[in-house]
Amino acid sequence: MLTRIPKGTKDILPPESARYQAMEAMMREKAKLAGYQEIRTPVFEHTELFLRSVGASSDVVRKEMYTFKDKGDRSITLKPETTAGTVRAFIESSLYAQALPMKLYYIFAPHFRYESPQSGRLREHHQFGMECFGAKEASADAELILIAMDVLSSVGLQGIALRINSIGCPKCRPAYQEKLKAYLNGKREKLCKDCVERIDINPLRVLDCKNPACQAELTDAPRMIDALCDECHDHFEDLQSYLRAANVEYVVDSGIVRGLDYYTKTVFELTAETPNGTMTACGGGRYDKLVEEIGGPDIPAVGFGMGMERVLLLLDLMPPEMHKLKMESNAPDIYVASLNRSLAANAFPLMLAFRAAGLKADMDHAGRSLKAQFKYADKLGAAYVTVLGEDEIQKDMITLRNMSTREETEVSLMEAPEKLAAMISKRSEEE
RNA sequence: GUGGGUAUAGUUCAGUGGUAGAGCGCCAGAUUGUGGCUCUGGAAGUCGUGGGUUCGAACCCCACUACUCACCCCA
Repeated sequence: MLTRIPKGTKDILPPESARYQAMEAMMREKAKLAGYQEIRTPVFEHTELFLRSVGASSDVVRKEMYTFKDKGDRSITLKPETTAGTVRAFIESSLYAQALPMKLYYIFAPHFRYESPQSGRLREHHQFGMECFGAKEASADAELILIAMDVLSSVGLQGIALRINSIGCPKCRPAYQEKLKAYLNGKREKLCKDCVERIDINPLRVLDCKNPACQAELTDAPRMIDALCDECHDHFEDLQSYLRAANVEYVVDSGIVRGLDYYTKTVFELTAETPNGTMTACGGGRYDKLVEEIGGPDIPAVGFGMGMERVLLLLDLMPPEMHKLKMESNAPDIYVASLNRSLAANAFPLMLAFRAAGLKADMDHAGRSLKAQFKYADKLGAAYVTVLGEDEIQKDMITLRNMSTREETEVSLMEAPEKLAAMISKRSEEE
């Protein structure tokens, strides 16, 4: 157990960590272009927050939360999603008193759900997400959808499908729910036992049951989009006209209802087909009543969450030439080898001088032979190697060996960092 | 919670009852001031755990555990 990672968690090791860095840099850039600013909220919140926002009837709250009592006897929960915490911060810090809409994003936010792990499903995963407060117009919904799609295509994913739906608002949904309940109760015998349970807890969830037998029974079920009030109907029409204006393909899927209870009006998912079936990379929607529900003013909002592990998992299913993430190289510009151990004392300040000139520099820390130092430098992908020996010290000159061309350039010890910096920058210009 | 699969070196895996193996990786040498290629050598394994069958078990049987995949749900 001592050296075993907890179930459903993952270490992000190099070079994988570099992929995250590249993806995060791209996400931040996309967010910035659209005027979103970063928010960072705690890893845990009061349990009550999730009960009120995510909803006591949701699967997430009912069976997946990491909840515990702290030493002060407070019920604490590791966040299973980040919208709730963002809304809490928005209210608590009175961000609504500032210019609205306020656009916020979070990145590499850890999320915890106690479920049995499998491909693309972890107990701790990380999300990139965006939330827009104080924008009631459907253009905000469309903006978020387009950013999410842009992010996915910018890592190199293709074949991402956008599915949208509207699940109405407190004005029109209750009547629809009753109608749906009545319809479902008529089919009680024919539905799976999970669905029968859902009829009373949350009848909407029956609609996205994956059981083919259930789906077959639901073909003529009443649809929310046919029961929307005027306001919700217009909003949904507006969303679609914005999407059309942006030339985005989408399908209206009345089966999308989302597992979190706070959604109103727009809900959407971005999915990809994989050998293991359809996988959701991103999901989101509008939550116009949540801010008020939690104790803030009546402010509409819309947002999405994107699973970062999932995005990379989907990317790995694409051929390597499709990948677009640009990863920074860790390879040293220069490796300072020394002929013997006593010269390490000279190699050390030389290495520091290279670093001071802004170059990635390294040296031997393992007391290895010169040959082994070269081997190691080669493995690291060092662009240049210099060997420090008695001769070099005496003459105050060192030789910079280009590891790919084997070309050697003699420079004075003093000028070496400056000269090498010039050679490296010339080289990167040529690329 | 339900059902499948897997478990042998750091890693990927071979090994169907008789001395625990290979590729890759790692370390060293061949070249006592020079890497990639090649060759040679080396380190590294309670064969997941416990029990059973057998003269003998990595291998057959049982149980357990872990991992993994799928269902459910989701990112």
